[in-house]
Amino acid sequence: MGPTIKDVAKKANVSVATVSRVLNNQPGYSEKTKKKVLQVIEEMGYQPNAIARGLINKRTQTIGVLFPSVSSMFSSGVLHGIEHTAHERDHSVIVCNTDEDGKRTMKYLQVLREKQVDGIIFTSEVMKEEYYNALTMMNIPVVLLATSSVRYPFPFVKVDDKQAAYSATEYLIKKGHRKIAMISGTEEDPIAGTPRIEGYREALGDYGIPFQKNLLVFGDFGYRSGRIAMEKLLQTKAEFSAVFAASDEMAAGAINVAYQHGIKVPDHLSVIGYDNLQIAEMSVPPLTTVAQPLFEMGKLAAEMLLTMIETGTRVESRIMPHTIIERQSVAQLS
Amino acid sequence: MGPTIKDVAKKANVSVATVSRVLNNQPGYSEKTKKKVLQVIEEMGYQPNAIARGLINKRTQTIGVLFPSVSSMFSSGVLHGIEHTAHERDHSVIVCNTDEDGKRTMKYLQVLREKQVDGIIFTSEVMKEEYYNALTMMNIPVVLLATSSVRYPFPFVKVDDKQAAYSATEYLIKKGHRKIAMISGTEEDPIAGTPRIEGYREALGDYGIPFQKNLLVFGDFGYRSGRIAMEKLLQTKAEFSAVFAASDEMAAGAINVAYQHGIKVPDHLSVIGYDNLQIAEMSVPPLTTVAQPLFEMGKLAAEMLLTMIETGTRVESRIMPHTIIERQSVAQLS
DNA sequence: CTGAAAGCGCTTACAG
DNA sequence: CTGAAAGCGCTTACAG
Repeated sequence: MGPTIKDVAKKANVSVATVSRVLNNQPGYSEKTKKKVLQVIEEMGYQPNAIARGLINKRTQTIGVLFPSVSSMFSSGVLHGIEHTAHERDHSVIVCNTDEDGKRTMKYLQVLREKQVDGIIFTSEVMKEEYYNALTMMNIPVVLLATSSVRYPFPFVKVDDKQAAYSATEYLIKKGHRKIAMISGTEEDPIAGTPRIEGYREALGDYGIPFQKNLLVFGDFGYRSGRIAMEKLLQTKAEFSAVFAASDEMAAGAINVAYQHGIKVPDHLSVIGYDNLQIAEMSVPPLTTVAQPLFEMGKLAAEMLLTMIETGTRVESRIMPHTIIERQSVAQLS
Repeated sequence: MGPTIKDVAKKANVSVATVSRVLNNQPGYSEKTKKKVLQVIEEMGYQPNAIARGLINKRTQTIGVLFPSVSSMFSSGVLHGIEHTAHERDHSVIVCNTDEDGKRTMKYLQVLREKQVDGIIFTSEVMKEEYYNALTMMNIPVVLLATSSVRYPFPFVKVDDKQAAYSATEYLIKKGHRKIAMISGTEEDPIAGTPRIEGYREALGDYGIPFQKNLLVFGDFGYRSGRIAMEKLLQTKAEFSAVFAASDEMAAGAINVAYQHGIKVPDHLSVIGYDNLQIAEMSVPPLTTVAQPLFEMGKLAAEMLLTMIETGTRVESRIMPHTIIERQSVAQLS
């Protein structure tokens, strides 16, 4: 490999301690030796070995991030934010794709522990006891992103899912819709499932619209499931002028199926999504949706984590604001 | 932190050497001591410290991946593949977002060097001399992904861009189109720019269709630029029944603009894309496109890299097959 | 089959 | 202002 601190010490006629000091901007050397040392570092193209450094400092300057699926557009968005602030604050990020698989997740937790990461961001999935135990064993800061947990006291950053779903539904109502279907995500999901359904039902209730069981249909947040859910909705022959999909991908699936059935969006049917992924803008018609600020959420989660790492303090959870992005998939009903 | 090898050695009444041996499945101990050691490890919840291990083994079991933009759908796809095989073969991946910025890229190269990664995958961008120098200084395996370089001898994995563009254009021609516009990516891009234009022109030529300068328009591969390019095409008043976009995102932009102008795809205008991102399927209408096998490309690049790392040998570059995915955005002209 | 010791490349008291 | 030495948690000849 390249030259070590020893090599530069020798060449500069100083001790490794001195080289280390100038490297780390610590006091304890003359301007002259500093210059000399810097010069031979330059000459030899010396780069410190972060591994050796990590061993002694007990800090690796790297964090681990767990995603259910790195390749989802949702993950991309938050990863971008995380990477952004991690880099800004001199940390690297190791990505882990759990595939929503318990064993795989545990394996990653073990790897991250062995690799001595300084902290972990756990995204989108529900925190299981098994994970919690492994995480606390590691004794490093953890922040939850786009998920939360009442039982396990990790700080989190997320949107208020119920409130956001309420907003989406209310938006539709204020546009004059009263027959509003919902394509929900996974029914049992305590983060992105149940709360969004609650928000939907509560908005309906607040505006005196009776909840209709056959207008609520389930998917798994993915595109395909959105298609299937829409087909189901169509088959019930129930009337509805609008649908609220609990993810943009499912909204895209719904729009696609509508298109194939000759149902025009928004003329015959209004659709509002959830997330504001890149596809929302690219959709035909452009999709109105309730936006989660993914990039900012990633940034904030990383900031919180790094603050915990650097100060050793605990940090407050944060609810991020959601906003309705109006595009062209929702019609005003007269 | 947790217990060290010393702690388990003490508790098991053996030397650290012995513990190390059973940990690494090396010979040199009785079945009995092995059992004992394993038991103590279990009891204490001992996990080896990969950093200490890395320092001595000169292997960190981690690779670095550079992306112009981690959050692009293109990057997501390949990252997924990379992560998949890296994990399978016991390596972690550090992601780096270069923002297509030279300084930032150099900074990352330095970080990856300091962190002693075992190898690097460099994606999508053109290899500059500066990068090449830094990379060779590191003296570790490198593979190029979705890019290549004649001047710098790194193995690469990519699609044959010219041929793929030829196929897309030919597909349109065989569908009866003769007035075919192209929305190209960045004109000067030697990887995804020029070659795709050449493929387009060559196909035109081979089928006796004259190239029309005003039917070739430029974007930067992104969605917005696809919109602008489409507007430009429309303004020229030139006739065309089909457009070949050099990226799915630009194709999505084109379709969206067409929609806004009341031009129906594929009835009035056929569109073929390039990449086969997730949006291609979700598009309305679903987008016919020439597919790059992103996940497989990521997998293969990682496999090649790990092979180089593990065997110390050089590996052959690979051209991946492209395929036309027929969906519903191209009409057959009678 | 087993252990003592050196060493990986650093940082940090400690002593001068 | 500067250096010798110990130590971070491992692995690996070497010797027995």
